[in-house]
Amino acid sequence: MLFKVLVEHSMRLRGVSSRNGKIGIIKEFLRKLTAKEAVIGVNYISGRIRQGKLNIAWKGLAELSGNVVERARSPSLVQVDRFIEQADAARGQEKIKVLKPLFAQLSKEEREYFVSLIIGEVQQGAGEGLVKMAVTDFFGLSNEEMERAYLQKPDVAELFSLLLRRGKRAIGSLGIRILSPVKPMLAQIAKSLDDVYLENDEFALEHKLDGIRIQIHRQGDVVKIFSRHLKDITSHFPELVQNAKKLPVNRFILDGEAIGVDDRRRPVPFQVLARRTTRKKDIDKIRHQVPVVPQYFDVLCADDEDLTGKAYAERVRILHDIVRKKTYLTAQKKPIGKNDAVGFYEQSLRRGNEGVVVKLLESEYRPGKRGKSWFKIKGTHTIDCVILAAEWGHGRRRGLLSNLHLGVLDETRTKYLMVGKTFKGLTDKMLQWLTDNLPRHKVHEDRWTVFVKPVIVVEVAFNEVQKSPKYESGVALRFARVKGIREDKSAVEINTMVDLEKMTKVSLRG
DNA sequence: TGGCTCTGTCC
DNA sequence: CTTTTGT
DNA sequence: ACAAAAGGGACAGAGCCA
Repeated sequence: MLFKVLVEHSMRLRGVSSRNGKIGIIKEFLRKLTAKEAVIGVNYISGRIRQGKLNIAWKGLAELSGNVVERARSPSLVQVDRFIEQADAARGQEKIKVLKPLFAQLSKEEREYFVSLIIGEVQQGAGEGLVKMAVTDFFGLSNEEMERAYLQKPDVAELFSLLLRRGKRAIGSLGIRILSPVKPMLAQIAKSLDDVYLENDEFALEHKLDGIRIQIHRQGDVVKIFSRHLKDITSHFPELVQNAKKLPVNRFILDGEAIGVDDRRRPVPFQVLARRTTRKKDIDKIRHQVPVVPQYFDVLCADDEDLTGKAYAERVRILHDIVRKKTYLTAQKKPIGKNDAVGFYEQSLRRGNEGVVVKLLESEYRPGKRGKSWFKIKGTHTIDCVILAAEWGHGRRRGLLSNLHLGVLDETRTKYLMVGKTFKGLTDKMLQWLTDNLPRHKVHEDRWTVFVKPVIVVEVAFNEVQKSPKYESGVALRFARVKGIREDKSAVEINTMVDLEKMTKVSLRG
């Protein structure tokens, strides 16, 4: 297949809004793929490359896009893949050099598509999710069959290739397997405990810890740890590997959270733990500076038995049999009445955790699903901020002022200090209002940003304050989102750094 | 060597 | 990670 | 219910340059 055929299908996807329409287009595309192109093509139509990330993105590719078009003659998918393969192997500027001859062959549309593919921002209203549905449909599989196959091989491109070569029977025997990562189950957001209480009776609560999701596999002496996005992070956490090897069961898959702890075993801020997320050098040093402890909360597999179909309550019993040590288990409780539940939630927050997760006792483990059996409830703060600037949006927000720079008053109430940005929580209507009204207060602007006099007030929710190395205030709001535009409030009435310090009980500044 | 920019990976 | 929008 | 697309923050590592 020629690269331009792929680009044509992507354009068509962009032009269709219905999901069934998109699936139809993807199926047409799949039909045109040869066995050799299968993995490459399915990755591309999902908006990804099989090599993952190249360490070049929009900045690095920008200079290539500027090049003069010579003679566009669309390369094949396999040829494109070979260029990417070379770029992946190269270092530094060499990566760009390697791609130059490819760019010389590409038309304008193909270049733009290629860039979006490399940086992972193909915007066609279809991603791996829809491609998965299309593949299911293409081979006449039931959803169950696909889900079971996806359990063992959470990679649609690989599955498509397998099905193309060997047919349906190739996935018949697939299922959960130790040392092969499984998409972790996710929790749905709930506003409060009341929401959950209205609908469900039979559940337990767990402390929600602010750490890194870990899935630990053990097969005898071999231990592997996978992240939420199924990256192999085994080498980052040697203490967790050791811990897993000491457990009295030889073969298992455990689900949990790795948390950083201080010398009194209290959780450290996520920011501190983050030092270990991509750390490669001096692991021996960092593991003592920021020690990590596992907090397991589920088991997917024990002694080669797949437990995902068993009830949560039963799985937890099995988990507690494997991990005897209480300090390595996530605090859990079956509340007796609502007051009890609220007490547990507040206790969790007092201990420096994010909140609680509510889990239905009878629920199965549904890999990769954000189902209606796990609900997370996180502690939230709300303040009033002033808008200091707004950046022009992209994609469906093109032409609208979108990303807001937020400020609060300093302790003397004379100066506004920036504490972060947000684009979340804004409805189309609010975006339009901001675009209509903010420019009236413009002080100056550049290509991306309109800076305004601090007059428009917004109510902002956030979960935590972080120490910021880049903002003058020394502080950044974590997960900031707009709750509403406060046309009734003036900029002198907004919150201050002191308010922030009080409500989060974190000492800001130094 | 130290500082800068860019990138990827956690949340 | 959170939120809105659309099917 | 599900998928996609709007983009936020901190960190470490890779490269580059003075």
